Amino acid sequence: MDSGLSLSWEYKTLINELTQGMEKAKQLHFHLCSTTSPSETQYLLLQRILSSYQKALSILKGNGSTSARQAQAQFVAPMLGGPELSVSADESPRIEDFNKSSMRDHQECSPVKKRKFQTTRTEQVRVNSENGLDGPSDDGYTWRKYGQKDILGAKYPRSYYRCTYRLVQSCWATKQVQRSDEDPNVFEITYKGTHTCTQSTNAVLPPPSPDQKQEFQQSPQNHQQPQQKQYETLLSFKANLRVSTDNLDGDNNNNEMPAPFTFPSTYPENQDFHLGSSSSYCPSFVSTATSGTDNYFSPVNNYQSFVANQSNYQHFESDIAEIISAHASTNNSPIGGMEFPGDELNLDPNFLYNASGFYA
DNA sequence: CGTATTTGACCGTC
DNA sequence: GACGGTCAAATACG
Repeated sequence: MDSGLSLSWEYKTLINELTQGMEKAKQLHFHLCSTTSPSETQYLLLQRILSSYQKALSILKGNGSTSARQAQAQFVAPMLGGPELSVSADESPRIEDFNKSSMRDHQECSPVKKRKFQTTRTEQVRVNSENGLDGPSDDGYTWRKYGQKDILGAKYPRSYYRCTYRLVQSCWATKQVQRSDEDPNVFEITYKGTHTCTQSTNAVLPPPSPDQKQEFQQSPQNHQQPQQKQYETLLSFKANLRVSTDNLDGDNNNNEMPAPFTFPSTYPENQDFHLGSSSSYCPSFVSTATSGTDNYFSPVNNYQSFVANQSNYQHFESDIAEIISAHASTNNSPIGGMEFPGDELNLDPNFLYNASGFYA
Protein backbone atom coordinates (compact mmCIF):
# COMPACT_ATOMS: atom_id res chain seq x y z
CA MET A 1 0.00 0.00 0.00
CA ASP A 2 0.96 3.57 -0.38
CA SER A 3 0.70 4.16 3.27
CA GLY A 4 3.24 1.46 3.79
CA LEU A 5 5.64 3.01 1.38
CA SER A 6 5.02 6.41 2.80
CA LEU A 7 5.56 5.17 6.27
CA SER A 8 8.73 3.49 5.22
CA TRP A 9 10.00 6.62 3.57
CA GLU A 10 9.06 8.79 6.50
CA TYR A 11 10.60 6.30 8.79
CA LYS A 12 13.88 6.37 6.96
CA THR A 13 13.81 10.11 6.68
CA LEU A 14 13.13 10.42 10.34
CA ILE A 15 16.01 8.19 11.20
CA ASN A 16 18.19 10.07 8.82
CA GLU A 17 17.28 13.39 10.35
CA LEU A 18 17.79 12.13 13.83
CA THR A 19 21.11 10.63 12.90
CA GLN A 20 22.24 13.88 11.39
CA GLY A 21 21.06 15.76 14.41
CA MET A 22 23.01 13.50 16.66
CA GLU A 23 26.09 13.81 14.52
CA LYS A 24 25.84 17.58 14.67
CA ALA A 25 25.46 17.43 18.39
CA LYS A 26 28.53 15.25 18.59
CA GLN A 27 30.42 17.70 16.45
CA LEU A 28 29.34 20.49 18.69
CA HIS A 29 30.42 18.45 21.62
CA PHE A 30 33.78 17.86 20.06
CA HIS A 31 34.18 21.44 19.05
CA LEU A 32 33.26 22.66 22.45
CA CYS A 33 35.67 20.36 24.15
CA SER A 34 38.52 20.95 21.79
CA THR A 35 38.32 24.71 21.71
CA THR A 36 37.11 25.59 25.12
CA SER A 37 36.56 24.07 28.43
CA PRO A 38 32.85 23.59 28.52
CA SER A 39 31.03 24.34 31.67
CA GLU A 40 29.23 21.54 33.32
CA THR A 41 25.96 23.08 32.36
CA GLN A 42 27.00 22.99 28.75
CA TYR A 43 28.10 19.47 29.19
CA LEU A 44 24.82 18.56 30.71
CA LEU A 45 22.91 20.05 27.88
CA LEU A 46 24.98 18.24 25.33
CA GLN A 47 24.54 15.03 27.16
CA ARG A 48 20.84 15.47 27.16
CA ILE A 49 20.69 16.36 23.52
CA LEU A 50 22.72 13.33 22.60
CA SER A 51 20.71 11.22 24.91
CA SER A 52 17.48 12.34 23.36
CA TYR A 53 18.72 11.58 19.90
CA GLN A 54 19.91 8.26 21.02
CA LYS A 55 16.61 7.41 22.58
CA ALA A 56 14.65 8.44 19.57
CA LEU A 57 16.86 6.45 17.25
CA SER A 58 16.75 3.44 19.42
CA ILE A 59 13.01 3.50 19.58
CA LEU A 60 12.70 3.94 15.87
CA LYS A 61 15.15 1.25 15.05
CA GLY A 62 13.54 -1.08 17.46
CA ASN A 63 10.77 -1.50 14.94
CA GLY A 64 7.85 -3.79 15.34
CA SER A 65 6.25 -5.35 18.31
CA THR A 66 9.46 -5.69 20.16
CA SER A 67 10.39 -2.08 19.81
CA ALA A 68 9.58 -1.11 23.31
CA ARG A 69 11.43 -4.01 24.74
CA GLN A 70 14.35 -3.45 22.47
CA ALA A 71 14.48 0.16 23.27
CA GLN A 72 14.42 -0.59 26.90
CA ALA A 73 17.09 -3.18 26.54
CA GLN A 74 19.21 -0.80 24.59
CA PHE A 75 18.92 1.82 27.21
CA VAL A 76 19.51 -0.47 30.03
CA ALA A 77 22.27 -2.47 28.53
CA PRO A 78 24.79 0.27 28.20
CA MET A 79 24.54 0.86 31.85
CA LEU A 80 24.88 -2.67 32.72
CA GLY A 81 27.13 -4.67 30.60
CA GLY A 82 27.72 -3.28 27.23
CA PRO A 83 31.11 -3.19 25.68
CA GLU A 84 33.34 -0.51 26.95
CA LEU A 85 33.78 2.50 24.86
CA SER A 86 36.71 4.66 24.42
CA VAL A 87 37.00 5.86 27.87
CA SER A 88 39.90 8.10 27.59
CA ALA A 89 40.59 9.27 30.99
CA ASP A 90 43.86 9.08 32.70
CA GLU A 91 44.93 5.54 32.53
CA SER A 92 41.90 4.14 30.95
CA PRO A 93 42.41 1.90 28.02
CA ARG A 94 40.15 1.86 25.08
CA ILE A 95 37.76 -0.82 24.23
CA GLU A 96 40.24 -2.86 22.32
CA ASP A 97 42.37 -3.09 25.36
CA PHE A 98 39.49 -4.22 27.41
CA ASN A 99 38.64 -6.94 25.02
CA LYS A 100 42.15 -8.14 24.64
CA SER A 101 43.42 -8.24 28.09
CA SER A 102 41.47 -6.75 30.86
CA MET A 103 38.64 -9.14 30.55
CA ARG A 104 40.97 -11.88 31.52
CA ASP A 105 42.08 -10.02 34.52
CA HIS A 106 38.57 -9.17 35.28
CA GLN A 107 37.66 -12.74 35.79
CA GLU A 108 39.38 -12.55 39.04
CA CYS A 109 37.32 -9.56 39.89
CA SER A 110 40.04 -7.95 41.83
CA PRO A 111 38.83 -4.54 42.79
CA VAL A 112 42.28 -3.19 42.44
CA LYS A 113 42.72 -4.51 38.98
CA LYS A 114 39.37 -3.21 38.00
CA ARG A 115 40.15 0.15 39.40
CA LYS A 116 43.05 0.44 37.08
CA PHE A 117 40.66 1.10 34.30
CA GLN A 118 38.45 3.52 36.03
CA THR A 119 38.14 6.94 34.67
CA THR A 120 38.84 9.67 37.07
CA ARG A 121 37.85 13.24 37.26
CA THR A 122 39.01 15.68 39.83
CA GLU A 123 37.30 18.82 40.89
CA GLN A 124 38.19 21.41 43.39
CA VAL A 125 35.30 22.75 45.28
CA ARG A 126 35.26 25.73 47.47
CA VAL A 127 32.70 25.68 50.16
CA ASN A 128 31.04 28.54 51.85
CA SER A 129 28.42 29.20 54.42
CA GLU A 130 25.82 30.10 51.90
CA ASN A 131 25.56 26.60 50.71
CA GLY A 132 26.74 25.20 53.93
CA LEU A 133 24.91 22.77 56.03
CA ASP A 134 21.65 24.39 55.24
CA GLY A 135 22.07 24.23 51.56
CA PRO A 136 21.98 21.49 49.06
CA SER A 137 24.91 19.40 49.69
CA ASP A 138 25.57 16.80 47.19
CA ASP A 139 26.08 16.35 43.55
CA GLY A 140 22.84 14.67 42.83
CA TYR A 141 24.03 11.29 43.86
CA THR A 142 23.93 9.64 47.14
CA TRP A 143 27.19 8.42 48.50
CA ARG A 144 28.06 6.11 51.23
CA LYS A 145 31.24 6.59 53.09
CA TYR A 146 33.28 3.46 53.33
CA GLY A 147 36.60 4.63 54.56
CA GLN A 148 38.84 7.38 55.70
CA LYS A 149 42.54 7.45 55.55
CA ASP A 150 45.30 9.69 56.69
CA ILE A 151 47.39 10.54 53.69
CA LEU A 152 51.06 11.02 53.92
CA GLY A 153 51.93 14.65 53.73
CA ALA A 154 48.36 15.76 53.84
CA LYS A 155 47.00 17.72 56.69
CA TYR A 156 43.55 16.29 56.49
CA PRO A 157 42.38 12.75 56.04
CA ARG A 158 40.95 11.55 52.80
CA SER A 159 37.43 10.22 52.77
CA TYR A 160 36.25 7.49 50.49
CA TYR A 161 32.73 7.27 49.21
CA ARG A 162 30.91 4.92 46.96
CA CYS A 163 27.53 5.09 45.40
CA THR A 164 24.71 4.12 47.71
CA TYR A 165 23.24 2.08 44.90
CA ARG A 166 26.34 0.07 44.35
CA LEU A 167 24.48 -3.04 45.12
CA VAL A 168 21.03 -2.52 43.77
CA GLN A 169 22.13 -1.01 40.54
CA SER A 170 25.66 -2.16 40.35
CA CYS A 171 26.83 1.38 40.30
CA TRP A 172 30.54 1.35 40.92
CA ALA A 173 31.18 5.02 41.02
CA THR A 174 33.33 6.17 43.86
CA LYS A 175 34.74 9.41 44.97
CA GLN A 176 37.47 10.61 47.22
CA VAL A 177 37.26 13.78 49.15
CA GLN A 178 40.45 15.45 50.22
CA ARG A 179 40.51 18.71 52.03
CA SER A 180 43.11 21.07 50.78
CA ASP A 181 46.08 21.73 52.93
CA GLU A 182 46.48 25.29 51.80
CA ASP A 183 42.88 26.31 51.91
CA PRO A 184 40.66 24.36 54.26
CA ASN A 185 37.71 25.75 52.42
CA VAL A 186 38.71 23.90 49.34
CA PHE A 187 38.00 20.26 48.81
CA GLU A 188 39.44 18.19 46.10
CA ILE A 189 36.93 15.71 44.90
CA THR A 190 38.13 12.86 42.79
CA TYR A 191 35.45 10.90 41.05
CA LYS A 192 36.33 7.45 39.92
CA GLY A 193 34.19 5.57 37.56
CA THR A 194 30.84 6.70 36.41
CA HIS A 195 27.44 6.33 37.83
CA THR A 196 25.48 3.63 36.18
CA CYS A 197 22.69 4.01 38.61
CA THR A 198 19.66 5.97 37.68
CA GLN A 199 19.22 7.86 40.83
CA SER A 200 19.29 11.21 39.21
CA THR A 201 17.54 13.02 36.54
CA ASN A 202 16.09 11.08 33.74
CA ALA A 203 16.14 8.74 36.31
CA VAL A 204 13.62 6.63 37.59
CA LEU A 205 15.21 6.17 40.88
CA PRO A 206 15.13 8.63 43.64
CA PRO A 207 18.09 10.15 45.22
CA PRO A 208 16.90 9.20 48.58
CA SER A 209 18.54 11.91 50.49
CA PRO A 210 20.12 15.24 50.16
CA ASP A 211 22.82 13.63 52.06
CA GLN A 212 23.74 17.03 53.14
CA LYS A 213 26.24 16.33 55.77
CA GLN A 214 27.81 13.39 54.17
CA GLU A 215 30.36 15.04 52.05
CA PHE A 216 32.54 17.20 54.11
CA GLN A 217 31.47 16.69 57.49
CA GLN A 218 34.02 17.14 60.13
CA SER A 219 31.93 15.79 62.92
CA PRO A 220 30.37 12.42 62.37
CA GLN A 221 26.80 13.48 62.54
CA ASN A 222 25.95 12.59 59.06
CA HIS A 223 23.47 9.90 59.45
CA GLN A 224 21.12 9.09 56.73
CA GLN A 225 17.48 9.41 57.08
CA PRO A 226 15.43 6.32 56.74
CA GLN A 227 14.84 5.69 53.11
CA GLN A 228 11.21 6.59 53.24
CA LYS A 229 11.97 9.86 54.84
CA GLN A 230 14.65 10.46 52.35
CA TYR A 231 12.09 10.25 49.66
CA GLU A 232 9.85 12.61 51.54
CA THR A 233 12.55 15.19 51.63
CA LEU A 234 13.34 14.74 48.03
CA LEU A 235 11.18 17.50 46.78
CA SER A 236 12.61 20.14 48.99
CA PHE A 237 16.01 18.82 48.22
CA LYS A 238 15.52 19.05 44.54
CA ALA A 239 14.10 22.48 44.83
CA ASN A 240 17.37 23.58 46.23
CA LEU A 241 19.52 21.80 43.78
CA ARG A 242 21.44 23.67 41.25
CA VAL A 243 24.46 23.20 39.16
CA SER A 244 27.20 24.44 41.29
CA THR A 245 29.53 26.07 38.94
CA ASP A 246 28.86 28.88 41.34
CA ASN A 247 30.98 27.12 43.79
CA LEU A 248 33.88 27.27 41.51
CA ASP A 249 33.73 30.96 41.01
CA GLY A 250 36.11 31.62 43.76
CA ASP A 251 34.05 34.33 45.28
CA ASN A 252 32.83 32.16 47.99
CA ASN A 253 35.29 32.62 50.68
CA ASN A 254 33.49 32.07 53.80
CA ASN A 255 35.40 30.16 56.35
CA GLU A 256 32.55 28.35 57.80
CA MET A 257 32.88 24.65 57.59
CA PRO A 258 31.90 22.21 56.59
CA ALA A 259 29.82 22.88 53.62
CA PRO A 260 28.22 20.74 51.07
CA PHE A 261 28.25 21.45 47.45
CA THR A 262 26.29 20.71 44.41
CA PHE A 263 27.39 19.73 41.01
CA PRO A 264 27.00 16.95 38.59
CA SER A 265 29.33 14.24 39.43
CA THR A 266 29.55 12.28 36.29
CA TYR A 267 31.09 13.78 33.32
CA PRO A 268 33.27 12.11 30.84
CA GLU A 269 36.84 13.00 31.15
CA ASN A 270 37.18 14.51 27.79
CA GLN A 271 35.73 14.50 24.37
CA ASP A 272 37.03 11.12 23.55
CA PHE A 273 34.57 9.77 25.86
CA HIS A 274 31.83 9.17 23.49
CA LEU A 275 32.40 11.19 20.47
CA GLY A 276 34.08 8.30 18.87
CA SER A 277 31.38 5.95 19.79
CA SER A 278 28.31 5.04 17.96
CA SER A 279 26.14 5.81 20.87
CA SER A 280 26.39 7.61 24.06
CA TYR A 281 23.30 7.27 26.05
CA CYS A 282 23.85 7.70 29.68
CA PRO A 283 21.01 8.75 31.87
CA SER A 284 23.23 9.25 34.78
CA PHE A 285 25.13 12.02 33.25
CA VAL A 286 22.54 14.50 34.10
CA SER A 287 22.46 15.82 37.53
CA THR A 288 19.42 16.35 39.58
CA ALA A 289 20.13 19.96 39.20
CA THR A 290 18.43 19.91 35.88
CA SER A 291 16.02 17.20 36.46
CA GLY A 292 12.39 17.26 36.98
CA THR A 293 10.89 16.21 40.19
CA ASP A 294 8.49 13.70 38.89
CA ASN A 295 9.25 10.31 37.63
CA TYR A 296 10.67 8.56 40.56
CA PHE A 297 10.09 5.17 41.88
CA SER A 298 11.79 3.64 44.74
CA PRO A 299 14.25 0.82 44.61
CA VAL A 300 14.11 0.90 48.28
CA ASN A 301 11.82 -2.01 48.64
CA ASN A 302 14.19 -4.29 46.95
CA TYR A 303 17.08 -2.72 48.61
CA GLN A 304 15.72 -3.16 52.04
CA SER A 305 14.40 -6.58 51.36
CA PHE A 306 17.77 -8.08 50.98
CA VAL A 307 20.06 -5.62 52.52
CA ALA A 308 19.11 -6.54 55.98
CA ASN A 309 22.28 -5.18 57.38
CA GLN A 310 25.60 -4.01 56.27
CA SER A 311 27.18 -7.34 56.67
CA ASN A 312 24.77 -8.90 54.29
CA TYR A 313 25.17 -6.03 51.99
CA GLN A 314 28.87 -6.35 51.82
CA HIS A 315 28.87 -10.06 51.56
CA PHE A 316 26.42 -9.82 48.80
CA GLU A 317 28.63 -7.40 47.03
CA SER A 318 31.63 -9.61 47.07
CA ASP A 319 29.81 -12.82 46.48
CA ILE A 320 27.72 -11.73 43.63
CA ALA A 321 30.52 -9.95 41.94
CA GLU A 322 31.83 -13.12 40.46
CA ILE A 323 28.47 -14.21 39.24
CA ILE A 324 27.62 -10.88 37.83
CA SER A 325 30.86 -10.41 36.07
CA ALA A 326 30.42 -13.66 34.28
CA HIS A 327 26.95 -12.61 33.38
CA ALA A 328 28.08 -9.30 32.07
CA SER A 329 30.98 -10.62 30.14
CA THR A 330 28.80 -12.83 28.07
CA ASN A 331 26.11 -10.34 27.50
CA ASN A 332 27.53 -7.51 25.57
CA SER A 333 25.15 -4.95 24.43
CA PRO A 334 25.05 -3.62 20.92
CA ILE A 335 24.86 -0.20 22.41
CA GLY A 336 27.72 0.62 24.57
CA GLY A 337 27.91 4.27 24.27
CA MET A 338 28.81 5.27 27.67
CA GLU A 339 31.54 5.46 30.10
CA PHE A 340 31.66 2.65 32.48
CA PRO A 341 32.77 2.72 35.99
CA GLY A 342 35.91 1.17 34.88
CA ASP A 343 35.34 -2.30 36.02
CA GLU A 344 33.10 -3.94 33.59
CA LEU A 345 31.06 -5.20 36.41
CA ASN A 346 27.79 -3.99 35.12
CA LEU A 347 24.69 -5.95 35.46
CA ASP A 348 21.15 -5.76 34.48
CA PRO A 349 19.22 -4.33 37.36
CA ASN A 350 16.43 -6.63 36.43
CA PHE A 351 18.74 -9.39 37.26
CA LEU A 352 19.04 -8.13 40.73
CA TYR A 353 15.50 -7.02 41.02
CA ASN A 354 14.27 -10.37 40.03
CA ALA A 355 16.74 -12.14 42.14
CA SER A 356 15.55 -11.21 45.54
CA GLY A 357 15.06 -14.85 46.17
CA PHE A 358 18.65 -15.33 45.34
CA TYR A 359 19.61 -13.21 48.19
CA ALA A 360 16.85 -13.85 50.63
C1' DC B 1 15.47 -1.85 64.51
C1' DG B 2 17.35 -0.44 60.23
C1' DT B 3 20.79 2.11 58.16
C1' DA B 4 25.00 4.80 57.86
C1' DT B 5 29.55 5.87 59.73
C1' DT B 6 33.75 4.89 62.09
C1' DT B 7 38.03 2.83 62.26
C1' DG B 8 41.50 -0.77 62.67
C1' DA B 9 42.80 -4.57 59.79
C1' DC B 10 43.82 -6.28 55.57
C1' DC B 11 45.45 -6.38 50.78
C1' DG B 12 47.71 -4.96 46.48
C1' DT B 13 51.02 -2.03 44.42
C1' DC B 14 55.20 0.35 44.13
C1' DG C 1 58.17 -2.00 53.98
C1' DA C 2 55.42 2.10 53.08
C1' DC C 3 51.45 3.71 51.28
C1' DG C 4 46.80 4.05 49.41
C1' DG C 5 42.46 1.88 49.00
C1' DT C 6 38.94 -1.24 50.71
C1' DC C 7 36.78 -4.38 53.95
C1' DA C 8 33.98 -5.35 57.71
C1' DA C 9 32.93 -5.49 62.70
C1' DA C 10 31.64 -2.27 65.93
C1' DT C 11 29.22 1.62 66.83
C1' DA C 12 26.10 5.63 66.44
C1' DC C 13 21.90 7.60 65.32
C1' DG C 14 16.92 8.49 64.26
